[in-house]
Amino acid sequence: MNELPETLTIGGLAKAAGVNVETIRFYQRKGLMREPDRPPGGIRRYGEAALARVRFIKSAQHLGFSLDEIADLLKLEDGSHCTEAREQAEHKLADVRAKLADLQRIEKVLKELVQRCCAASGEVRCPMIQALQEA
Amino acid sequence: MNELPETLTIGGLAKAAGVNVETIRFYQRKGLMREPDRPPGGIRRYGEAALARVRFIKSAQHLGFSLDEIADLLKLEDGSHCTEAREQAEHKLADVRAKLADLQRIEKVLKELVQRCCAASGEVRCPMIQALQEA
DNA sequence: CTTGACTCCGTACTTAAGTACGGAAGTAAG
DNA sequence: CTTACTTCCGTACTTAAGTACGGAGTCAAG
Repeated sequence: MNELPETLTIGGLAKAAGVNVETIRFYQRKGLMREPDRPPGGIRRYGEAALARVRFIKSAQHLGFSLDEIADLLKLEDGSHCTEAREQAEHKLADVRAKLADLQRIEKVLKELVQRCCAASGEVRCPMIQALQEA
Repeated sequence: MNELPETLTIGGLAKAAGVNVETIRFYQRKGLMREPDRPPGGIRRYGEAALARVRFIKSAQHLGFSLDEIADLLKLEDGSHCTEAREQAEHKLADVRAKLADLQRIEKVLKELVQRCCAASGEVRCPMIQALQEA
């Protein structure tokens, strides 16, 4: 089944994923990625799976998950305890919904501030700064 | 005009603002707040203005501004650079909207995963990671 | 007028998420 | 084979936003 080329060096992997080589090594140290075995006296090779993992880490991070949280997500990977996995996923879903609510509130405040700012040109004090002081 | 009691000690200010004393001192070192002159051989007193400033910093932080960005905002305090302040807010608003879109996407994915996980008990692999990688 | 809490001040430690450095060893091109 | 990259590995540095510590000085109560 697993038709894995394992063709990339760490540098190639880093370039493909758009990160620094040191970042890959950092993730390995953190346990977020395995280091493939190295052919004795040779250099490690990485395949699609490793690339997918870096990309996964980066996109989850972009969504505001910390590396520790991402490590939790990745622990679900084996699928051996589906109930546990589902519970973790539900927990993350709650996190995401809380973050969504926060962001929606922030969006509303910022939108109103920008509008008020636009309307108030000419006044002595910037309403944005004033509003933030009351917020 | 400025009827300022200047009654709080740094500890009182910190308590009123809900932050640590060290945080106030840290903001002072960062140039985000002035240190009031101290009556020779005495201790400093803080008034409403200082409290308002700490609150401003904290709420701007909650809106996703970094302390450096907040320092920039505070430089605009006189209101003569309202346009600049508005532009900063607009930029943040764009940031927030991008994050919102991302989070909505992942909320959908996670919700579906939880449902699928419920339905898939017995399967070897948890569909979680793979689906997130495609997200 | 002493005790305990608080202030002042500098320095140093913390966490997260990397980045940079330096030497040794592997590898690819000419 | 030599030269020029890379990899590998450990250690150390960086930034943001604080927190903690320790020794003075100060202030209010008993």
